[in-house]
Amino acid sequence: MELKTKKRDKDTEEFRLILNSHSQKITKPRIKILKILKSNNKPLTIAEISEKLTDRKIDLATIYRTMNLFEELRIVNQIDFKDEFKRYELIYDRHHHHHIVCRKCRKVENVEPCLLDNIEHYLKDKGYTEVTHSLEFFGICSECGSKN
Amino acid sequence: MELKTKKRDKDTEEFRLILNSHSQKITKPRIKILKILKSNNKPLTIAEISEKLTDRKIDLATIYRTMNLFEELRIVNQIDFKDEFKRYELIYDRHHHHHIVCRKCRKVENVEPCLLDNIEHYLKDKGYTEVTHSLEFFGICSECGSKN
DNA sequence: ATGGATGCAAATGATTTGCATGAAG
DNA sequence: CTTCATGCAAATCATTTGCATCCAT
Repeated sequence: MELKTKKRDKDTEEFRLILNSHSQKITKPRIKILKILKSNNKPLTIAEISEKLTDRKIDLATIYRTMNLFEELRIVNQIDFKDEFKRYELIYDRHHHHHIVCRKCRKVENVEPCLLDNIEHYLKDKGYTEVTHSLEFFGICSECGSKN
Repeated sequence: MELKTKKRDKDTEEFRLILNSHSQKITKPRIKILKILKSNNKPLTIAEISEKLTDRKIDLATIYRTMNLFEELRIVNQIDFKDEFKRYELIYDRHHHHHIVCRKCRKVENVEPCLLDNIEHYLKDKGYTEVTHSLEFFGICSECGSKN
C-alpha cells in the first residue's frame, strides 16, 4: 500500500514532466491513460484501455483523442497486429523492441534484438530523414502448435 | 496490342492455376483483381483497386470478400501504413521486400534487402512455427524534406 | 479569465452481412 | 444440377466531430 502509493506518485511525476515538455495540459484522463499503458507490458487497444479504467470511466472520444495526441507527440507507438484494432504502446522509456503474435491465441511476446539500424542508415543515405520502422512477427506459438 | 494480349493471357493462366491449387472457383472478379494487383508495384487500398476497374465495376463487397479470401490463402499480404486504409500486395511471385513510406507525401518505395532471417530462426528456436513478419519504414523523403 | 480538454450525442465511413440471383464445376 | 460467388441493400462497428461545459494555467 505504502509502496504502491510511492510508485504511483513517481510515475505521475514522470508523466507530468513529459506532458509539460510538450506544452500539453496535465489532466486526469491523460495521466490515467499513461499509467495504464505503463503498467502493461503489451500494446493495448482502445477498448482494453477503457476496460482497465476501473474507477471513473473516461469517455471513448477522449481516449481516442488522447491516443491520437500521444501518437503525434511520439509518446506512444501505434502498432498493427493485422486484426481490426489499433494498439498503442508507450515508447518514451523503453528500448526499441518488436513483437511476436500468435496467429491462433493472439499471445504477444517481445522480440528484443533490433538489427535494423543498418537499414535505417541505408535509407538515410537515400535522403530520408526522421526514419522509423514498424516490425511485427506472426507465427504459431508452441502451445497452439502442439494442440494442433 | 498483340503483346498486351499475350501478356494478359499468360497472367490469366497463372492466376487460374493459383486459384485452382487452392480449390477456389475461377471468376471474373477474382482474375481482374489479381491482374490489377500484379500490374501495380505498390500495395493498393480497396478504393484504389475499385478505381482501377475501368470496364465493369465490381461491387465493393465482392472486393472486400475477395481480399479477405486471398489473405487467408496467403496470395496477398495485408500491409499497414498507419493511415486509415488497409493495403494489399501480391506475394506469391515476389521476393520478400519491405516499404518506406513518406510521412508527408505518402510516396512508397521498396526496400529490397531483407535481413530478418536470423530473427525468424531465433523465433523458431523458441517454438514458433509458420513465422512471418511485417516490416515497414516511415520517414520524410528528400523532396518533402527540402520543401520543409 | 480563457484557451483548450472533456463528455455526450450524433455523424461518418470503412467493412461486414443477409438474401436473392447468377455463374462455375 | 448444385454449390458457391456476386450484387445490392441494409447493418455494424470503430472512429471522428460538434457543441456546451468544465478545468488547467
